[in-house]
Amino acid sequence: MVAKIGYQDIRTRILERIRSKEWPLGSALPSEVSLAAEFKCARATVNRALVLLAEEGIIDRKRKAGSRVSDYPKKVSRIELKLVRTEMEERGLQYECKQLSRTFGAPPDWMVNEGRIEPNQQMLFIESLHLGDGKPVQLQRTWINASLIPHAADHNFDSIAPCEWLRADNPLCRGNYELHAVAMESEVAKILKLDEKAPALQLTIDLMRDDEVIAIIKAINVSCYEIAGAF
Amino acid sequence: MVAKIGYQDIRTRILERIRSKEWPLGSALPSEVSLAAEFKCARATVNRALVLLAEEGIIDRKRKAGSRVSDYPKKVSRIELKLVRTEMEERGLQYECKQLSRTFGAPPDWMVNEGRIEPNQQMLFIESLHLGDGKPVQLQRTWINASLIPHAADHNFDSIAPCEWLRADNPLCRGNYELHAVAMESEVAKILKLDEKAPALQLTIDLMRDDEVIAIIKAINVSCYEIAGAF
DNA sequence: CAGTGGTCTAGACCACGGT
DNA sequence: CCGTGGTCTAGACCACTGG
Repeated sequence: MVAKIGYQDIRTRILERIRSKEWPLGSALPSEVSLAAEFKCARATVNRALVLLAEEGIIDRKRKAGSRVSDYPKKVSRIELKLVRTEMEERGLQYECKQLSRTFGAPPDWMVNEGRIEPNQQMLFIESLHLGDGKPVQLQRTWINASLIPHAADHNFDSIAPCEWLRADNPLCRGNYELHAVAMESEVAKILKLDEKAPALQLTIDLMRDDEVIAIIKAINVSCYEIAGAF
Repeated sequence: MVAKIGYQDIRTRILERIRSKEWPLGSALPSEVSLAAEFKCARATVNRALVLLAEEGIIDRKRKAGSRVSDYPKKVSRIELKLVRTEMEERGLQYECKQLSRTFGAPPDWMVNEGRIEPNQQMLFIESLHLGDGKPVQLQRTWINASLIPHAADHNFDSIAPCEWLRADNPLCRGNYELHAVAMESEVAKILKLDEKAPALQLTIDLMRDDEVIAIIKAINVSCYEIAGAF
C-alpha cells in the first residue's frame, strides 16, 4: 500500500515543478481531472491544493480556460495587525496604557478635509499612550463617533485602551488601514521621548459599520513591521 | 425545494451571530456535526466555512476542544506587495525604470553588522530609480549575491528592474520583509526630489533560497500602503 | 456546445488531545 | 477513552466561458 497523497503533498509537488521551471511562469497546468489521475487521488483533493495555490497568488484559475502559473506571481502575504498589548505580552514585556487626555466636540479639520467624516458629527477624542516595560511604544489618538456610539461617553479608558473597547463593543467590524511614514510633531515626539521630526510609522484606521465611520484611530508607532511571504 | 445552503452562507450566518453577540467573544461554537444538522447540509460544507473563519482569525479551532470565537479576534489582512510597475500600470501611469549605478564588491558594513549576510560574499549592487509618468516613485538598492547567482553579472538592468529579473529567475522564492519609517539621506532625497530628512517608507526584502540569502533589496518609497481588513 | 473549475454530498478513517 | 476537527473519496450537478 502506497502512502496516501494529501493536498499538501500535491501543493508541494506543483511548487517544485514551478520552481524547477518545468512549468514556467505563465504556462498552463493540467486540468484537475488529469492531475487527479496522475496523483491517483480524488479530484476534490487536487481542487483543494489548487484553491490554496490560487489564494497564495501563485496560480490563476478560470473556468473552461483552466489553471495557469501566474505570469507575474503576486507576492501575497498575510499580515496580522496586533494590539500593542498582544505584542508586548508576546515579547514578555509589561504592558501598560495611560489615558493622556479626553475631550468632546466637533471633528478636527484634517478629518473633515480628507473626507473621512461629516463635519456635523460629535466626536469623543481620547489620547492614550501605550508602554512596554514603562517605555513608550505607541501613541494612539482615537476619535469615536459619539452619534453612533453614544455609550462610549460612559466609559473611562484609563486601563482599557479605546481600540480594545471598540473591538469588544463592535466585534468583527471592518477597518480600512493606511500606513504612512511621518515626521513626528514636536508634542508627539516629547511624549514618545524621541527627537522632534523623527521618522515614525503612522497607522490610520477608519473603523466602519455599514458604510458609517464609527471611529478613527491614529497610531504613531515606534517600532516597525515585519512580514514573511513569497517573493 | 428550499435553496441549498453553501459555505459562504454558513460563514455569513455565523458572522451575524458573532456580531449580534449571540455568540460572544470567547464562547464555544456548536460542533461541526450539530451545525451540519442545523443547516441541513453535509459536514464538509460546514467544515469549509469554519476553516475559512479560522484562516481569517475569527475563530480558533482545536480537536476535541471544538471551535470557539477568538477572545481576541486577530485583525488578519492579506497584503499584496506589488511591483512598482504593476502599481503604475494599475493607475494608468507610464512606468519607467532607470539604472543609476552598478558596482561589484564586498557587502556593505551595515549588511554584515545586521547579520544579514556573511562578509566573504561578493555582491553585485544595482541602484535603480522607478518613475511614474516621469516622476520618481521609488528608489531601489539591490544587492545580488554573486556567489549564488553568478549569471546576474551578464545582465543589464537598464530596462528590467533587478527585482523583476530576480523573480523570473527564481520563481517563488521566499522573502522576509521589514517595513521601516526612515529619514531620507540627502543623496536619496536629491534623487527622489524631496526634502532632506523627509520621512519615507523603506521596505527591506531578504530574498532567500533554502536559508541562503540570494539578494537584499531596499526600496525607498514615496507613497504609502493601504490595507483593508477586519478590525 | 463542451470542458473547466466551483461546490455539495454522504460516507469513511484517522490523529489529536481533553476528561 | 471517545468526541472533535482534519482529511480523503467517489460521485454528482451546476455555472461559467472559450472556441
